[in-house]
Order: sequence, then structure tokens, then C-alpha cells
Amino acid sequence: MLDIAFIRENSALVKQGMLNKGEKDNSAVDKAIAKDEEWRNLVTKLDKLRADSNTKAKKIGELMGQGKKEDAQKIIKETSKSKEDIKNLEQEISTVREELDNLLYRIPNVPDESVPVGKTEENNEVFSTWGEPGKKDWRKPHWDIAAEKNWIDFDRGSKVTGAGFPFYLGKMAKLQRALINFFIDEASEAGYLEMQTPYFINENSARGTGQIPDKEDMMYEIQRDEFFLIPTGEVPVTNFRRDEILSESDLPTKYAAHTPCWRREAGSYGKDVRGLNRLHQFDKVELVNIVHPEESDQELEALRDHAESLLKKLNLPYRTLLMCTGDMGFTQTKKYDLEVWSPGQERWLEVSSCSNFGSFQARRMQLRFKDGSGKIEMLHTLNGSGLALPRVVAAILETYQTESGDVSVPDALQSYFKENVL
RNA sequence: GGAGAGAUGGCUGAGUGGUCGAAAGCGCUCCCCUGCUAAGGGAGUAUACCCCGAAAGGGGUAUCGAGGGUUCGAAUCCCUCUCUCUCCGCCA
Repeated sequence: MLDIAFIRENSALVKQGMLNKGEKDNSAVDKAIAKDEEWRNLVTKLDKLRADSNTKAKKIGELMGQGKKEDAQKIIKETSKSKEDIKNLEQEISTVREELDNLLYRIPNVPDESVPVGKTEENNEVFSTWGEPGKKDWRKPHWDIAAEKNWIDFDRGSKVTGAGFPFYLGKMAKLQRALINFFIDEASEAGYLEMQTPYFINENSARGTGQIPDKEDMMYEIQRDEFFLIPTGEVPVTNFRRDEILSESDLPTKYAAHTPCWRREAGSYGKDVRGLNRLHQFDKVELVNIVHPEESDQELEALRDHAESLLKKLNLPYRTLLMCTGDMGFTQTKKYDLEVWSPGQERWLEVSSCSNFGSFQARRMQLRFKDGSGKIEMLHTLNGSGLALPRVVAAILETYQTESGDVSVPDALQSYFKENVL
């Protein structure tokens, strides 16, 4: 969420940002400002009442100590009315505060100036393209290759769990293991601390990274124990430092984690869900940066560079999109998507999304740092995939297939895979 | 899963109804003294919010795991929850 003080002082900017992100109604901004004023007035009133009541209570203590019971009794009688007032006021304040928070939760992060204004994915900018997107010609889509070689078993996955939960067999399982190791090693090299995380999260964590409110439908839920299955490693990794005050010397703090991700993906259909294009469970290496507010802009570029370097090393043609305001999401200030080329399908597949959240997540999580002068400020958070596995696997199968029907192993993976043909 | 104990500031740890946002020690910061390499003295050292102020700063409120209750007054009493530890059971 945004800081109400920031909203107060930059209401025009926040309103315009909302419109640019495609919200039709930005009245929440003015409503929040009014609600905040109301809240502050009530708090001032309550603080005064409590101050008065504290003074009296202290006096009573003194009188009791001196044995002047009757004098004390007199004051006790006076206080019973203000007690009532305090209770009512507290009730009113908590209602108003809740209304204010609900408004604040509905105001999205303000897009960075460098983000193109636009409504749909049509308005995303192609930031860069690398490699030559290959033609289909004799190439097959990855699901045909996987079926011929018996590498991925979608049917038994459906039997055992449901659609979108495939089994990976033999070399395909091994390929994913190699990719995970490759990605993690590259991240470690780049200064990320490798971690393994819980795969279930509680409600507070989901709120911290913004899955709640409004996006809980994307997650699987374990109702009995009040957990959600993580939709991305971002949630446990970023929440790792929730409610902490870091010292400036800890910055930047970078974490890399390989986790499975579970997404309900309600409403997806057709070619989008064919093969490995969209699954309910998939593996991903997630990168999270917690940085000084002044450094988040350059960190985003570094994060994007790192994610791109993985595709370069795998020699997979890709393009990077700078997402426009309307397609970038509620919590980001700026976002790049990396799309790998799928020659068997002749389409781009998103394999990474690198985002700067500014202080938006940090504020929800109370993730702060103390600078040299002792001042406490919100940190900035960023994250990006480095990378999501299934579509990379799809691109490898389709890009590295030979006309004879085999698939060779990318050079960068050979030391992990220890063979050069799948 | 069963039984018991506990949760206090950066850390250790006192505090069982009134002047306690909290003793003491450690750590840390600043200052002073001393001067021979280790010690002495002093001051400061949580977070959030509200009000006044241009600011420096001042005033106030809340927070002793979380939430609720009793009371004029709660770290202290009561209830619920969470977490930690010990023992038993189970188990990769």
C-alpha cells in the first residue's frame, strides 16, 4: 500500500497513476484523504481523553498512598463517565481506521515515469530482442516431442491429481534438475543467498506480498490449517524479513530460492494451457532483492540483466518487454517481462517477470532499515524469476530438436547434465 | 496427539495491581580522564501514531508474544489464540 501522507501530498499523481493502470474509478484517493482526516481528528480527541484519564488515575494512586480514601473515591466517580466516552470513541476509531485501510488497499502503486502509458498488452514496449526467432518448418511443438519420447505424462498426472499436474520422466526430470542447479549457481555467482523455503504460507504473508486482498483466488488453500500453497517463491522469500529493521550495512540483501509454485489458473483454456504452456504446478527459481530506496531503479536493470543472461547462456532467443501501465499490475512501479521464443509454436512464452515494487510491499510488511543517522525508512523490494522452468523446457525441446528427432543439450547445461543428447 | 513450563527493550534478566516504557548487567554511540595496549568516569541508546512548530524542538497516546476482559488504574489478575522449551507417544 501507499503511504497516506504521500497520497495526501501527491493526490493528483496517485489519481493519474490509477487511471493509467486501467482503474475506471479513482475516487478512492479523495475518499482516503477525507477518511484520514476524520481518523486523525478522532485520534486527537481520544488521546486527550486518555491523557486526562491517566492524570486522574495517577492522582488516585497518590491519594490512596497517602490514605486519603474519600478524596480518591470522589475522583473515581468522575472518571466513570469518561471511561464510557473512551470506549465509544475507540469503537468509532477502529471502524474508521478499517474503512481507511480498505480504501488504501484499493489504491495501486504509482507507475514509474519511464513506464509507457497504455491500456493493454498491445501497448507494451519491446525493450530488446536477442537471437533469431526460428521458423517452425519441420519442427514439432514440445508436447509432441515429449509424447514420442515418453518424457512427460499428462494423462497419469490427471489421474493422480488433475489436469495441469504432469509427471516428468527420465531425462525430462533430469533436465529440470540440471536447470535448477544451473539457475541457482548463476544466482549465487551474482551475489544471491541460496535458500530453501516453506511451501505453505499463512495469511499474514499472503497479505504482505499482496496476494490478499483480492487475489486469493489464484492460490490453493489448506483450510483445515489455514495455509495457502505458495503461488510463487516471492511470498516466502520476501516475507522472510517481514517486520524487521535492517541496518544499512545489510543492503542490498538478495535471496534466491527454487520452489514449486501452485496456481489455480481459473479461467485459462485453449492453446494457452497446451503442453507446458500453463500448469497448476511448476518449478521456478525466484530472485528477491531488498534494497536501499535510492537503488531500486538500477537494481531492477541489474535483475533484468541477470535473468536475460540465463537465456543467453542457454542460447535461447528471447525478447524483453517493458510493460505498459495498463498491463503491469497493481503493486509494481515498473516491470519487465522476458519472453522466450517457442519455434515449435511460433510464439513468445513468458519465462520471467522482473518487477520493482518501490516501498509498496515493504510498507505492508513493515520492512524497514535504519540509516547512518538513525532514521528509519521503508526499504524497496524487487523480484524476478530466474527462471520459470516449464516454458524454458518447452523452448529447449523445440529449439534444440534435430531433424532426426533427437534433442541436444544446451552447452551451458552439459556440465550439469553430463550428456549432450537428451 | 498427551502432560508440564515459559514468552519483558539489540542481548541476558528483574519486576505479581498505582509515580513502570519498565531495575541491573552486557552490547552499541558520544564525551572526558588516563596513557602503554588494557582499564576508569559520565551521558545517551525501542517502535508507531496524534497535536503544536518554518525548523530545532516540545507536548500527548499506545505498545512488556497476539487479541479480548476485570479495574479509577494491568508487564502484574481472568479468558482465547500463537509460538518456544522439557517429558511421553509417533515419525522421514
